[in-house]
Amino acid sequence: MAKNVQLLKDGLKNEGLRYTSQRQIVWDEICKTDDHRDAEEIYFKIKTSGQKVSRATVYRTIDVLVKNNLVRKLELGDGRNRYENKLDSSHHDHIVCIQCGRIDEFMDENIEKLQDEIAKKYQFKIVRHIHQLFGLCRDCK
Amino acid sequence: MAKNVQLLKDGLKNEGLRYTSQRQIVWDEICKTDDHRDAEEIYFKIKTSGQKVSRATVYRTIDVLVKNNLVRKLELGDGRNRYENKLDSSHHDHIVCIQCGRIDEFMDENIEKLQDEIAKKYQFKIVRHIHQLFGLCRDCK
DNA sequence: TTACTTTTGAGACTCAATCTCATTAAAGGA
DNA sequence: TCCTTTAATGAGATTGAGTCTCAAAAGTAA
Repeated sequence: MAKNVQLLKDGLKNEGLRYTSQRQIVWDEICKTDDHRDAEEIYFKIKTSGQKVSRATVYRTIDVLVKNNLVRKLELGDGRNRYENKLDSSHHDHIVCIQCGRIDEFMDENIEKLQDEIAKKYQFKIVRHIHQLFGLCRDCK
Repeated sequence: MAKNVQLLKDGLKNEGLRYTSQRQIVWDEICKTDDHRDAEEIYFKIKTSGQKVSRATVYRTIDVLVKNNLVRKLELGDGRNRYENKLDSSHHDHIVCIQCGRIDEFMDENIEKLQDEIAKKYQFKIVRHIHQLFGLCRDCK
């Protein structure tokens, strides 16, 4: 856990931002699980644990963490962004069950390469991508 | 244009829904361009053309068209859904410029195949997917 | 410790989208 | 054509995720 404190402090310092207890609390909460949670879930988890961080600060801190590459933002297109910590996870995309909400992670080196080729063909400089498969998982189909 | 009337009537009939002038107006507007527009743009375009369709009906009609496979919903993760008609377009995904908003379309048979393999591996039955590349287009980089 | 600047919290606000419910209008008989 | 039934519409209220405001609180550097 000391590792997480240092990661956060370094990330903030790089951006010229201050280290605060609220930012630590939000970062700790996000590190606690490998789930894909939305901002409200994270906010309420902190709130019910008795710690005091305002909703605005939770949202603002998540943005800071995303910009500093400590957290990844997941846009599933349902109006709520999800977040996952990038503690020890390599790049991956998501396969989502539309019935039960289960989210698995996948990674395919070949798809990544093909994407690069497409970018070249269209003369785009890619900075990020979204690749999500939606369907029924083994338990729901 | 008569073709579009019939497409709409058939689609509605299949679902046991009624054919109305408002639904025709919305469908016509979406067919007018191959842009990727949001619901508000479509609503205002209809409004300023002097035709009377309420916002609620525009949103409701777009949903009907999406469900009946006449229109495709595009979720770019910025809080506004975009829509494009599926009049004569085959399947494709999107490559989006984060600077100027330009949206190009791409299609790669190999990526589609790899997706199918991933679905098999994770035992998912895929019903749809989102694949979007975000970056800077040739004019913005 | 001071002086300066950033961060925080509470609640107002935004904006896309949805909902409510009284009114209007299709569609299928008779 | 005229009913009758049921779905669709419109106006405006509501929702919900997320953002903004601004006074107060708390880092930071000297």
